[in-house]
Amino acid sequence: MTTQPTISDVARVAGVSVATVSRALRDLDKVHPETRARVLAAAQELSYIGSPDAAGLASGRSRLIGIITPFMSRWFFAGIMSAIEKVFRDHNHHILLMDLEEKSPEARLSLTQGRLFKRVDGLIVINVELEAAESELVHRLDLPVIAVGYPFETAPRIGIDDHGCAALATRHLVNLGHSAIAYVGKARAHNPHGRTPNERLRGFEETLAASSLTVRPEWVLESDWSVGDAYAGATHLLAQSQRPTSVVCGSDEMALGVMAAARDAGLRVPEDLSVVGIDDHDMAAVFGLTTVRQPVADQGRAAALAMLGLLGLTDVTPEADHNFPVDLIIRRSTAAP
Amino acid sequence: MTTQPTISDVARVAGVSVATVSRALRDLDKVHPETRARVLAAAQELSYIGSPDAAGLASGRSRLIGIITPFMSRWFFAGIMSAIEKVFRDHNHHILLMDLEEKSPEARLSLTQGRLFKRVDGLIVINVELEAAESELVHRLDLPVIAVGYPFETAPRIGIDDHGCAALATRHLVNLGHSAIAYVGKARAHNPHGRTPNERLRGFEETLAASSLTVRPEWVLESDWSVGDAYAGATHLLAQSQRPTSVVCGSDEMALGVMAAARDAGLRVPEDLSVVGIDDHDMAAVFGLTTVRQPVADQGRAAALAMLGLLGLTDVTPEADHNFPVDLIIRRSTAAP
DNA sequence: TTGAAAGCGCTACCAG
DNA sequence: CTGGTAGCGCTTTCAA
Repeated sequence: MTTQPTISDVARVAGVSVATVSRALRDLDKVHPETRARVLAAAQELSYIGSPDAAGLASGRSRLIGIITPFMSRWFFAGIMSAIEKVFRDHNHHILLMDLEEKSPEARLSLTQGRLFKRVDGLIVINVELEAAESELVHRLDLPVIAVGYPFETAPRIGIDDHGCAALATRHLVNLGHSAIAYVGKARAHNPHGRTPNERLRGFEETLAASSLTVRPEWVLESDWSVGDAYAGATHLLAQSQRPTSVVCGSDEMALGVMAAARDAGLRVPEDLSVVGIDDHDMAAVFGLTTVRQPVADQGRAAALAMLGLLGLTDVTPEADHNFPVDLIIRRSTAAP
Repeated sequence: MTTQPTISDVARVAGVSVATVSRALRDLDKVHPETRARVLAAAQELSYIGSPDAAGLASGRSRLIGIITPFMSRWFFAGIMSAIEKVFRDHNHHILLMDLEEKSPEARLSLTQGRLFKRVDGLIVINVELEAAESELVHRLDLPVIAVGYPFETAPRIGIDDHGCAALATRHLVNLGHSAIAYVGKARAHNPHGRTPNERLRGFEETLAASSLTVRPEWVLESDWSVGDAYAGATHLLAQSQRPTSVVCGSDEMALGVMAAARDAGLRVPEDLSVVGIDDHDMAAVFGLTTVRQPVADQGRAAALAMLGLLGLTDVTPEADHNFPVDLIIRRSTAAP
C-alpha cells in the first residue's frame, strides 16, 4: 500500500506552511487567493484527502452524527434516514447508524455503545426512548440531540401530531356515518417506543367520545404494528358475529393487513368494511387505501437542519417542538356504511 | 462542559503508565492480571471512554465500515443493513451509511465522498456499480471491499443466483400449465444497478425458451421496480385484448402492484391471472403471494463476516463468490390457467 | 510485564 | 495574510 499524502506533502509542493494549507483547504478567511489556488493545485496533484481522524482529534469535532432508531426495516425509518443523510452529506458530515431493533437494554449500553456516543458530534434519536444510562451518557458527553417523534427530555423535537392524525382518520369515518368503528394498533405491553401508538389510540378514543360514540374494548386490537399481526387480529375480529363497519389503523402497513384479511373473509372494501390508515406508505396509493399522510422526508430534513443549528453550523435555532402538518388522503377504501 | 477523562487520567488513578492502560483496556497479552484489574477499576471509576479519533489516528484503523447502497428505502436494503450492523456491533465496529439514491455521478465523488472513503476501514457495496473514479479511490486507499449482489472487480461477492430465482419462478408457472406468461421488471435504460434486473429477466427468458415457449416482447414490461410503476404497467397490459394468463415479477413489490392492478381490472388472482414474485417481502405472506424467498439477513451477516475476515479480525477467508440458496414459496397467487 | 517516548496528521493559537 | 509550534489522546516500538 502506497503511503497516503499528508498535509505536509501538500505544504511542501505548494511551498507554504501546513497552517496555510489547512486554512486554504477549509476555505477559511485570510488566505490570499493566489496562495489558495496554489494549495488547491498541489492538493489536486497529490490527490490529497485529509485524515478525518486527525482533524477530529485536533478540532474536537468528528463531523459524524449518530442516528439511533428501532425497527429500521420499517418504512418510516428508511425514508427519514435517507433524507437525513442527504442534508448532512451536503454539509460534509457523515451518518453513523445505530439500529436498536431487537436490542435488550443490557446489550445496548455496551462498550461499543459508549464509543459510539463518544464518536459523534450529535445524536438524532428517532422514536425511541433512551434509557437512563444512555441519557446519562449523553449528558456526560454534552451531546446535542434532536428527537424525532418520541421526545427526549428538553431536546428539540420534530414530528407530527399523532393524536391529531388518528383523530382525523376517525372523524372521516364518523362523518361518513360510521358508528361501529374498530381500531387496530394498540401497543402491546413493553413496547419500546410506545408513544406514537398510545397517542394515536388516544386520538381515536377521544374522537369517538367527542362524537358520543362508545369505544368497544373488544374492537380495539393490539398489534406489534406488522402486516402479519394486523392481518391475524383482523381475521379474528371479522369472524365474530358482531363486527364493525369500519376500522382505523395505526399505520398503513396494518391497514393493508386488515384489507387483506377482509378480502380473505369474503368482505368487500369499502362496501362491507371501510379501512383507513395513517402514514401514506408507498403501497397505500396502489391499494386505494384512504390514509393520513405524514411528510417523512420533511421530518428528516428538519431534524438534520435542526442538528446543524445546534452544532452552530447554520444560523437556525431549532424550535422546541415542531409538528409537521398531515393530510387526509381519501381513496377507495372508505365509504358510507 | 466538563472535560472528558483521558487515558492519562486513568493511568494516574491506576498508578501505571498510559502504555499499560492502553494494553489492559484492549485485552492485549502481557499484562499482569492484577494490573489489569487495577486499570479496569480506574477506568470504571472515571467512566472513561477512549477517544476513537485518537485511537484511529494512532493505529491507522478507524473501526468504521462504510456501506454504500442505492435505494435505501427499498425493503431489501433495510433488512440487510440491519443484519450487517448487528455483526459489526458485536465486533466493536460502527457503520457509516452512504445512500446513493438519486445521486448523480458528479454529486457522488465529492470531497465528502473522498473523506467518507478515507474514513473507513472497509467498504460493503450493496447492489451498485461503483464508478471509475470511485473504484480508483478504493484502490488508492487500498480499501478492502465486499460486494453484495452486484460484483465489484475481484472482491468477494455475496448474493443469490438471480438468474436461478427467475427461472424457478417461471418454471413453476410453466409446470402449472401456463404458456402465456408476461414479465414485469425489465430495467429501464441507465438503471444504476441493473445487474439483478437483467439476470432475472434472462432467467425468465431462458426458462421460457427451454420450455419451447416464446417470449412476447410486448409482454415484457419495463419498470423502475416500484409498486406504482408495476401497477401502471400491469393495468395497461391487462387492458389489451390479448392478455397473459400469468406473470412473473422481478420483485414482490412489483408483484403486489400487479395483483392490485389485476383486481382493479376485475380479474381474479389466481383464477384469471397467476402472479409470482421474488424476494418474500414482509407483505407477501399476507397477500398470499407465491414467491421465491431470498435470505436477506443471511446475506447481510455473511457480508459482514467476510469483511471481518478481510480485515484480519476473524480467521475466515471469504469465498470469491457465494450464492445463498433460495426457495419457492407456493401460496395462493398461482394456479393452473 | 511495564515504562518512556516518538509519532499519527491535523487544528488553532500566537507571532510576525 | 502567513508561519511556527504546541498539543489533541492514543498506539506502538524500544528499552528496561
